[in-house]
Formats: sequence, C-alpha cells, structure tokens
Amino acid sequence: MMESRVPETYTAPVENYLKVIYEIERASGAAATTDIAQRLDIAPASVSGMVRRLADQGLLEHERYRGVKLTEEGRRVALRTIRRHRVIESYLTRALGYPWDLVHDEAERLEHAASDELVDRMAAAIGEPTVDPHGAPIPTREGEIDEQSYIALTDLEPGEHGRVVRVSDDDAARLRYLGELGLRPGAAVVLVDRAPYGGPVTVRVGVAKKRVECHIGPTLAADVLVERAE
Amino acid sequence: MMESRVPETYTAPVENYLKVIYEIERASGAAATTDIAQRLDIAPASVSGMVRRLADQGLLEHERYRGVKLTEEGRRVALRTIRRHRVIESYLTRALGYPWDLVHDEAERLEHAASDELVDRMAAAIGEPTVDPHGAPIPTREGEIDEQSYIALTDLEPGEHGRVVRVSDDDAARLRYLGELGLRPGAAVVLVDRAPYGGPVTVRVGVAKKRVECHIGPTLAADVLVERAE
DNA sequence: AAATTAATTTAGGTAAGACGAAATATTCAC
DNA sequence: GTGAATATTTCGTCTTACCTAAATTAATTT
Repeated sequence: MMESRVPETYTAPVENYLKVIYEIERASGAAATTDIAQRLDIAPASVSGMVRRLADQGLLEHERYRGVKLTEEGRRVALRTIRRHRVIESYLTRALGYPWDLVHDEAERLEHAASDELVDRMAAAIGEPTVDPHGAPIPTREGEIDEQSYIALTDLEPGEHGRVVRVSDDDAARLRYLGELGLRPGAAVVLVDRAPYGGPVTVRVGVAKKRVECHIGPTLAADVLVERAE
Repeated sequence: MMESRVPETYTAPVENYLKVIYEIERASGAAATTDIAQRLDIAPASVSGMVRRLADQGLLEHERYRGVKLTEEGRRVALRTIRRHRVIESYLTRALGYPWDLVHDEAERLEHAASDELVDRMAAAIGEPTVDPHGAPIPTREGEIDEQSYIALTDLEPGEHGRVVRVSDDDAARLRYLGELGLRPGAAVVLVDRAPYGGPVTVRVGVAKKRVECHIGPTLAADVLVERAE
C-alpha cells in the first residue's frame, strides 16, 4: 500500500482520467465511479481499479461508495493537461488555420506528447489567449483557471438578448453545424421562442441586417452557453 | 502465421524500429539484428522478436541470419515517420523559435502523435522546406526523398574549401557546441589541417573578417557533412 | 574443424489497463 | 423499516505490446 514516487510524466489514460474527474468534480462536487466510467466509455469495474491506483499515487482521494476528489497534485496534473489541450486547440486554429471542428481530436493526441516548453511557446506565439476556440477558459501556467458559470441558451427568456460565450467541443459534426448557424463564441443572439415539451428553440443569430433565424433542438441548445446582454 | 490486417496507425516503438531499419538499410544494404539492437539500445533477442512481428505484418522481409529489408509498405511508414520528425523539427525552429539543439527530443515524441494533416499544415506554413534544421532531407508527402551522399569534414584535403550541408542531430550537447563554433548547415569552411593518429582537425569557419579557427576531434568532425566549394 | 561471432528460440517477465461476474453497500420508494 | 433498485467494489482473468537472459543454433573466420 506504499505510495509510489511521483513521476513527472503520466500516461495518456491517467491524464484522461484526471481531466474528466476534474470536470465532474467541478460540476457536482465529487466524481462518482459511474460518471467517470460513462464519460470515458469504460466499464465501472475498470474505473474502480484505476481509481485505486491513482489514489495510491496520491493523485486523488477516494471514499468508498462516495466518489473521488482530486488532491492538490491531481488537480495540478489535470489543469496542466487541460491547459495543454486548450492551448493546442487555440494554436491550431489561430496559427495554422485549422477549422474549429477538427482541433479537438488533434489536441486530444498532442496533449499527451507536447512538453510544457512547447505549450508555452505556442501560447506566447498567439498572444497568451485566455479562452480556446470553443470559449473554454485556458488555465495559466501556474494552474489558475477562471471558471465561470454561464447560463444555457435555453435559459434565456423569449425576447432576451444574449451573447454566446462557449459551446461544447467534443463532437465535430455538431460543431460544424453550430458553425454554419453562426453560433460561435462572441455571436449575438436573441431568443425568439421556446417550444414546450422538449420542442426546439427559435433563435436569431447575428447583428443588424445579417440576422438569421434558426430552430435548434433543446439538447443542442443546452450545450450553447451564453451571457445576457443589454 | 497468417498476416494481420494493416492498421493505419502504428505504435511508437514500431515506428522507431522502421525508422532505424530504413537508415541502416540505406547505409549498408540490409539491416542486421545487432545493428538495430545497438541503435535502439535494446537486446538483440528483443529485436529478433519484434522483427518477426513486423514481418508478419508485412512491413519487412526477413532472411534468417541475413538481416531485414523493408517492404514497400514498411518503407512508406518509415518515410512518413521521418517526414513527420523533420517537418516538426523545422517548424519548431522556424515558427516557434526553438533552439536547434532542443527540437530533436520534442519531435521524437510528437512524430508519433501528429496527424498527416497537421504535418502538412506545418510544412505549408513555413514554405515547404526540403531540409530540416540539421540539413537532413525531408521526404515529400508522397514518400520521395532526396538522399545525397556527402563527404565528411574529415575528408577535405588541407587547404580545401567546403560548405556544411548536414550535421547529426541526436545529441543536444554536441549540437550546442557545433552551434557555438558556427558549424551549421550553410556555413563556409576551410580545412586547415588534419593531425594524424586520430588527432583533431583544424578548421576555419565563416567568411571574410569573421572567420574563426577551431580544433575539433575527429569523431565529431566525421559527423559534419560538407560539400566541396570553389 | 575448431573457435568466434551473430542470430534465434525458449521461456518468462512486466507494465498498464481493461473486463465480466459475483458480492457488497447505499439509496429510494413506499 | 423493509425490500427493490442502483451503485460500487472485489475477484479472478485477459490482452496488448513490449522486453529480457540463457541456451541453442547457424554462419563465418582462420
């Protein structure tokens, strides 16, 4: 049961566990085995096993049947990985002209291979961005992150104005679709109508003459985060 | 003994085997087990095992006790990996200001994670370079490579002029040293003297007033490739 | 033909992670 | 509070993908 020494380099699966645990913990206070399993598309039994190993390495604390919480070190590693991912995504779009629906998969692989040196140089080269192309905040080199809670598009009242601040980044096809509609971070929106019973929401996107009206399903709309405007 | 299907993605060790087999084969016609083992710092027995697996996958042909040769497919994979490595090295120096002694290690990791798409975008962004920062030729997207045989610095006759075309890239400290001396690809040199019995060579590096004279060991000098000039 | 060198086979080990099934704990509904 | 449903863990195994030492066999040298 002895604690192993801390390596400064972790395997890709370990980094991925820590990433999703960080996200779940932030959203719900503690990460349950099943949630982790579902997000990683892995059997719950496998998660139990890995969780034990991560706990042995001092990356998280585990209360049986109560979920896990990252330790200081675990949080550090998670945020470093998230920073890598988001800096890489930003760099690919801004410096290499990648379309925003492709950067996620590429970053998903590179984040485990890129050195801190490289990530820092990338960040510097594009002016130390604070959010990635999907509006997600980028942790600093020191591991600070500006996590804000935004409301979903579906939370706007009919007639209310808003501005898109963030969209979820993990599905390329959905992203492409959102892009076609103009629903990217920064876009001005007006919620026109919400159909009841799980119906679509009607939104006007864009400013002035170039406004476009569209109808999108509630699931998709819930993944578009906005802030209220004027 | 059935041939497995060909995956389009290979593990890092496999790509590394193919890379060094390509290099050895180019230099000596066929790659012997011991040579591969030595270059990869691995026991010969392990090489025998891996060679069998690679042969089963159709990446190389193996005549027992006679060494291996890459198949068309093996060569394709090797050259793709080499292209990745060298494009990444070039990109890191030219676009991100990496010092030339650090790019090798970074590229060594990234080459196994970067997609063709990314590598092609990097190449395009810096104007489709044909050689990497150490003067090594970069294979094209189609797998063609312009392999030229150059002479070593030690092969110049005293008094002869030359131009550095390539240096070996795998040792950061040596590269830093060569850099300090100005011995980078493109540098003009004059061989002043070769001391006998494994002694140092004396070289004048640079042009006109800025010439510097230096003495370097024969091992190092043998890794500096040049072409004769004027 | 013996000695040397090179390569291969054998048998086994490791690391890292995954899984299904069974057992156990917790929570929920009433 | 009890039983059902759900969540979690443990157990015993498996896989992949590599690596190794020691012993054996083949090729080469002289």
